[in-house]
Amino acid sequence: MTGTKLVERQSGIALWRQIADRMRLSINNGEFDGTGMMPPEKTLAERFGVNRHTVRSALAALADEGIVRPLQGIGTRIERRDRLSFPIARRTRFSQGLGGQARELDGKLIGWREQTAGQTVAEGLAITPDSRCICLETLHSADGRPVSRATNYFPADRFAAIAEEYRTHRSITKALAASGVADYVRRSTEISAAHAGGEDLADLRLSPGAILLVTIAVNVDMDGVPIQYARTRFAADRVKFTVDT
Amino acid sequence: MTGTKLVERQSGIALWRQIADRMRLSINNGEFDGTGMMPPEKTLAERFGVNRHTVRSALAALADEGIVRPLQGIGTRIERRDRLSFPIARRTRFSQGLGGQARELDGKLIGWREQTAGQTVAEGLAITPDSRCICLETLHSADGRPVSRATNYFPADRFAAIAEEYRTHRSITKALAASGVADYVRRSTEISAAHAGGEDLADLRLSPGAILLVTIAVNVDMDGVPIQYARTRFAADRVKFTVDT
DNA sequence: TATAGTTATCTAGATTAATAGACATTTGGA
DNA sequence: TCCAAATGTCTATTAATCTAGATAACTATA
Repeated sequence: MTGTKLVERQSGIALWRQIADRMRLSINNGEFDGTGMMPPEKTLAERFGVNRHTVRSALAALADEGIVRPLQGIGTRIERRDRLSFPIARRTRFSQGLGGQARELDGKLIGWREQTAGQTVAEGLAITPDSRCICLETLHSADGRPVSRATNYFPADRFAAIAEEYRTHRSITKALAASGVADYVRRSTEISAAHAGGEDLADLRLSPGAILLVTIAVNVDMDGVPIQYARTRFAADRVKFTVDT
Repeated sequence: MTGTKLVERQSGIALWRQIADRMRLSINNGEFDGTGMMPPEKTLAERFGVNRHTVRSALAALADEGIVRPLQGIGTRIERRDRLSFPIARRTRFSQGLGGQARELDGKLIGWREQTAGQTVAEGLAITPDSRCICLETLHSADGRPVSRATNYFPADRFAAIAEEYRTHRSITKALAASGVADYVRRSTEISAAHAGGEDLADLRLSPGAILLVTIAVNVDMDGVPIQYARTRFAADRVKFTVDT
């Protein structure tokens, strides 16, 4: 908080990107809430110790993300500041626990395939590595804005029709219910972070260099049998996790 | 996993840094475990679709972090691949739950001050915003390698000597015990991610652009009274969190 | 010892990022 | 209406990044 070095030169990260990332965080933390406007470009340039053009590049990136909107003659308005809060608990579900935070939640099936489980997934699902499983690639949005992208694995013998169910119901919970799983609980959740890349970048509409929060979760049915292994990538500037113990 | 776009040009992130970040992740995921060596520079350059010099810049950055060591005539050896796993639970403590993962753990007091709580901290500690509290800046290392940096707040009336106790015991748990708190539990943990900057960058010996996992935690004594509000920044490439529910 | 494979170093040029300054355009208010 | 303050656009220059190619130095092995 004190003596904050604002930008690092020759770091391999362009100044405009460092500044854009910092400003996005500031906005999400509500630091400019008084007026709903960004400080003038000239002020920002002085504050970050860079040229005004560099600040403009950063603001252009944020405008591209729809976070700010420049208004000639007036200033730069903040359009959106939000970070959804996801509770992580025994009964974690994507579409719940967001009470009032978003008006609409949606899950979209962007691909699926049947394959052998492989070492890692097999351990999570407590099956043999050569067992067949169904793999669903899903994309989740809040109020039309992509929030996370997940790769879900289900045992093929038990959930042969899971892809079709998900496409219909647009929710894992409902798709599982339609497949005969009335209820389930979260057994374990592992959380890490990484830079976004590849398809995640495009699908989540992130700018390169953005951060992902990655969860690896195992859900079990009420008999304790694993039914779902999921690797979910959240856009870190749009979410936070809360763990109540 | 399929059709992975490897590097993004004109993204504001230098190619060598994107490649360094990807290779660090690969190393930590144990992808080159067979030989303990990186693939030759020529191979990496082809794989990433860049010039060999660009790959060399990335490898130089990793060598600087002590992750790889170039050996002329032989190749580039992987020196270290580790990501500590921190369990997050009701009884979360930094210095425990790492059984066998590191030989030595250490907490260092890098600064402290007395101040008024302020809005956010006051809410966590359930006190009034103008109450006095002690603020400790601490740095935590595993096997001599910095892992996290924390800002800890304690109510001043109850823990006047906490700074001195921490300096002596180098552990929050022991410092609290010396201040009359025999036991305590974690009430809530909030997890988010951000780019590292400022003092965190230097103290955690990170290269700019690195990711932090940020936890905001509240600990309470056995009567349920909040005793500690902590904001901890973990070097994301060195840790992961596990939440068992 | 000879050779193949690897990292180390050097030069040169092209592309991208950042700085500097001037001026145009738009808006709101005195 | 006029002015101050803000964003928009343009040119020019410097610094950082990336590519390209050649060659040296080192290591292990046949």
